[in-house]
Amino acid sequence: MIRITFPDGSVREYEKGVSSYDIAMSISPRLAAEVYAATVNGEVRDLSRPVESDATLRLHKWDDPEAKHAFWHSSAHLMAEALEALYPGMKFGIGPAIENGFYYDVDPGEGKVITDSDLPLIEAKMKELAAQNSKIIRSEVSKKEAMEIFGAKGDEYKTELISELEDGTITLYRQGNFTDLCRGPHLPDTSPIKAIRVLSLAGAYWRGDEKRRMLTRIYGITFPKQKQLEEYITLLEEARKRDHRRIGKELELFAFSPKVGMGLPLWLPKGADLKQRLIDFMTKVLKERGYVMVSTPHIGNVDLYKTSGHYEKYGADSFRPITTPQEGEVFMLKPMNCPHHCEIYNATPHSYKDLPLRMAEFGTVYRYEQSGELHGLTRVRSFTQDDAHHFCRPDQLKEEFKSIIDLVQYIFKVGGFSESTAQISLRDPENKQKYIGSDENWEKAEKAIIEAAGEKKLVTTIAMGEAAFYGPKLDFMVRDAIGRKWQLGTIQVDYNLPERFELTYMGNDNQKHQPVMIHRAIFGSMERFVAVLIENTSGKFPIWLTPDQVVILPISEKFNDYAKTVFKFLNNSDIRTLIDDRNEKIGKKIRDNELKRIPYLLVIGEKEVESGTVAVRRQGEGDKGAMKPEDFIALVKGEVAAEIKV
RNA sequence: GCCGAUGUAGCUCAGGGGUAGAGCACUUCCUUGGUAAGGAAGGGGUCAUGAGUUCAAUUCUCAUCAUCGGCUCCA
Repeated sequence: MIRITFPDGSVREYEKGVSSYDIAMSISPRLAAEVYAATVNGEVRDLSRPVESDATLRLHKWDDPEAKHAFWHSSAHLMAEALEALYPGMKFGIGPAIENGFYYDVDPGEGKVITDSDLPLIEAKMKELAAQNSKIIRSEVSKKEAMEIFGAKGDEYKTELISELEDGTITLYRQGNFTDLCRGPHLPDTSPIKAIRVLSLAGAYWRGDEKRRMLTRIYGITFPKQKQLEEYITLLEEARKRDHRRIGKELELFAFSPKVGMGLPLWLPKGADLKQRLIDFMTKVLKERGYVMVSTPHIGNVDLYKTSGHYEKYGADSFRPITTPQEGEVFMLKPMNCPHHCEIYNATPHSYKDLPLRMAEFGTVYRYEQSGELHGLTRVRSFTQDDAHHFCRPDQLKEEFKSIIDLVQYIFKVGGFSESTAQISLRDPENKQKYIGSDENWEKAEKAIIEAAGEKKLVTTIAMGEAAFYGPKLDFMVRDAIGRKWQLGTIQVDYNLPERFELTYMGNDNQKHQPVMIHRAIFGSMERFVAVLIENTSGKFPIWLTPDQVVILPISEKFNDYAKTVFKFLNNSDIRTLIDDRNEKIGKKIRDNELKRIPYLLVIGEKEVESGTVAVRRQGEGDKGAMKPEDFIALVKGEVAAEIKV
């Protein structure tokens, strides 16, 4: 007998070799039906795997990530089984569970393609196979056996993976006629997979290496219940409605033109107004916090970027150099503001008493992003950073860094980004040639970030190899409507540019010293911030940003959805009166039968301002017909609170 | 840049070898104080661009441009 300890501390005895599934059954059959994986002694395992000794046990129901992971991983295998049945000779790469669902990377073979029209076929086959309730069977094999099995199939992707595994650690999972190399864990059988949707196709490089073959990645998602699938699909559709590209068009905030060029956003009047409000707000906050504003040109001599190291690193992938009538004179469209700011620093002498110097600029930069990477306002080729550089003494570094964390948190709170995540991006220790600067400087910089984040009690993840080439950074990420993560705020510690630009200050010892530089952006870029702001608010911007935004939601359920989609972002001058019963002048001009009364709720930002009834003109002199959105816009009396106190 | 898809009226989209349709929006008129009002009439598209096949192409082929979903990249 063995002793099993449950999360609540209770202990039960079972026969040696009992499976987690049987244990669940012993508690209740209903529990067993809802459990998809188990954590045994801290290791997530198949439910069907025997437990051989005393152990702690947690059973995972659907709401646990471990359960979803096993469920979707098994679903990926199911999809592979369907693919193998439908397209004999198909080769398989990897097929993991992901945050929402799963995918499988496959190679359909030379000259063959999978297209969108195949997706329903795959889905149907998966349903057919799932209904067979095949057992999913785990087996341990030697490296040699594994190589023989997949070698015989000619599956070079699997054999490549196996060749890198250690003998004795290789496991296979089989269901029906399909066997896959896999670590698990999996469901005991395919029967719980009831609701299936094959979502989309994409290309993906084998092992993420753009020099290697591109495989076809097939995405799917599954659920135990059909209703859950329907809810998920609805959620996706709702999210798509919040897409900033869609709302930006509806609200006439920004546009793109092929004639101007891809990735070069055009700010329409209302969008430019919104952007300017953000800049004004940020400028005010920065001045309160001791920043000075500077301004620099959109181009710089190529030597500037050679000094900074950017030219060597990115020169080949940038917009081409600008030449002049002067032989040998070359400029670059500025891809970042830092080198310019360094030269501003160098323009005047500095005393230790003057530091820290906080230098800020809303600087527009140009980067030649790969065409396929462009995405609405979140990834563009021309964007305006709310950039700043702190030049400080080494002893001030940590406090400066912490003060910027405060600023980021303040702005995100005001902007309503409650769900941002923080990531510390460090140098890849295996790949040091990607970075400039001495080990000593890197160690100091990384230590400063980790400590500052720790002292601010920031919850962070650490990403190795994600650092900028000149220094480590702390990034603040926010998700967009469809769950993609975007970096907004970033704080970077840099010992290298001060060295390269020979920045100095006079210390109290009357000797020259080198300052430390902190690069930082809070919004990240105006473009990306506006994009994420739109998606977070569905275009209903916070009051402090849009004191003029007026939304009237007539109190009628049927009308509500419509009204929500037509709210407008308006300037005061644009606010057209309605024919308010308070407005006798206009009222007199209109015949009684041209008026209609509608109950309404006036909403400004998130705040209900007033409700009542309003008479609207349906048609008549100068009117453009019935029920234009503007007809529902009432005049707001007086100023609306211009700022939220946080 | 790579893989796949898409590109038809302001918007959402249908169609299909013989030079185009719907809903919403827009214009005009009529009707109507009941919750995105109803009715009638009307304006608007060289069907992304270029070339090829054909008696004939918006519809087929190819190329280009742009967009979308991913991959790679992201100072």
